[in-house]
Amino acid sequence: MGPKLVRTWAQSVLVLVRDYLGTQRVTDKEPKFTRDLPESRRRQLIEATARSLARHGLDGTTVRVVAAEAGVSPGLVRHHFAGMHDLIAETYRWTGKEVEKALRAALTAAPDHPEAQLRAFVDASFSAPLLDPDLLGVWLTFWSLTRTDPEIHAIHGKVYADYRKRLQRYLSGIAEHEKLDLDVRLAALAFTALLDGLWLEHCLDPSTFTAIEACQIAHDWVDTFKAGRFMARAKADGARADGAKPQMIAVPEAKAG
Amino acid sequence: MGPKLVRTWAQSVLVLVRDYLGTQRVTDKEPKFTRDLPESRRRQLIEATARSLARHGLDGTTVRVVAAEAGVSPGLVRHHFAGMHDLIAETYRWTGKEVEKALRAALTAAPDHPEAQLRAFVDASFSAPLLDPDLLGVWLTFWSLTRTDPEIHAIHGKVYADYRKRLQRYLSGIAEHEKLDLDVRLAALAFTALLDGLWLEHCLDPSTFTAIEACQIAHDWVDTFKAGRFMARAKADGARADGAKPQMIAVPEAKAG
DNA sequence: AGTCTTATTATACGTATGTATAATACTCAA
DNA sequence: TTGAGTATTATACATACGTATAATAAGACT
Repeated sequence: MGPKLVRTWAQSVLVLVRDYLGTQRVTDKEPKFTRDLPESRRRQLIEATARSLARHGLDGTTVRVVAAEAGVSPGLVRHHFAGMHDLIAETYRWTGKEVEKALRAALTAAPDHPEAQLRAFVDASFSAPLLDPDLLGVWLTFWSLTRTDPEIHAIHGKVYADYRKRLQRYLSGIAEHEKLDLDVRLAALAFTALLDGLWLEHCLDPSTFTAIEACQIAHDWVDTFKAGRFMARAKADGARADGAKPQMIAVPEAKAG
Repeated sequence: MGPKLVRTWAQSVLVLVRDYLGTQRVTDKEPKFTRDLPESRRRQLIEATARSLARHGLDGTTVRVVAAEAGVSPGLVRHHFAGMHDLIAETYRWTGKEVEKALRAALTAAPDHPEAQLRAFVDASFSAPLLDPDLLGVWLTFWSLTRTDPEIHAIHGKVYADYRKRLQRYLSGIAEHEKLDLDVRLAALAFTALLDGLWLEHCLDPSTFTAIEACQIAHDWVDTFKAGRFMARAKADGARADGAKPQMIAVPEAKAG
């Protein structure tokens, strides 16, 4: 009780000093902080979280780091979000929408034709702002969380379903125009994997190959698809009934080296 | 001083009790723990770390969790490794070697012929033990660390260089046999990306497509490569000098839908 | 059986985390 | 200008982390 009184007294002194300084500040018209609408502040915190995930990874992204990145006090995070986990999930949703937005911008600039749209999609995938190691950093943490967190897993499912659906729409448009008879779903899976793989590996280590080479490879795949060469052999084989084991080739000659 | 004496006395009692229980145990011939060679214990801890990374992610993988997973006390981790960071790095090296080992096993069973080896490589990539969501979980944490940790980045560079080099060897073997004149390096990049993308996306969400479909797609790519259709158009165009912008197609007709 | 080495455990310490609560002060409306 | 509402800060707290140190005991060798 004694110590508490002393502390209260000390606190009172501090309050007086602070009030004095505050008065000084008022004359300077310099508020200690500025208010903001919840919606705006939430977006700022989400963007700060994305930057932190890119730079410091998931375990380096703490309440205090995010708050510092956003230039606010740590307590504000809990005021606008249910918790750290909620913030991460919201950042996933936001990042997904940002990517979607960047793609839409690139696609509206291209002619409204399936192949042109697909080509524009490829070019956009391998240039800024999509070809960004920081974006990969954010995406990697989400992929990690997908494996354990049901909520993140659900978000992932939706984001990727939309992604593949769009590619499949373009591919079926091309297939229709070129009068191709092939499994468009399988083609979309293959092309998605190719794009993702190129994007992933370039962002992981940009010194391995250039963005232009990635574009060349992707466009070449589209060429092959247009030429009706995708899964041509599988079609020639007809409906193969063996679903258990993958095909094994007949060895033309033993010992090559 | 008083409290300390008391505590010392209490500790003495505990020691007596422990000794008594220990004596009891001795009669039962049941040691409190078993010793092990450092090399063996290190491997146990590394494997425990891999399991933890797969199940709980990087931030869920702590000294205490790993120790519990390995069935030892937390202190033992620091006795065998310089620290948590060291343990993670060693786990990366070990995992890389395990993958290498699994691939070698699959390849030695296949005929010693470039195409057969490549086909076996594909099949092995999309079946156990390589097609494992847990393995992806481990790999994702390493990819995340690659972006910030120089040591992990170096390990990554070596692992991936070996990986691509092996694929390129097979591809150039096939190219030589089929008398193809193409950019083998670019082909290896494309095929690596396709395999990685398929592997990544299947492990992230196995419900999207089956391992057999992944195999079909990959084998189809090899078919296309064998037929000399890889980058055929780029070759037909000759040496294109424009390196700045990716190619943009000529639109056959405006408005498709 | 006794002794030595060291693998292993036990315990403690400082720090950083997420969350909770109270105090503060900015902004708008009256 | 004053008052109310609440965005924002400040502070506190329990917990979990990585690491350091000392104590313990298992196993091998004489």
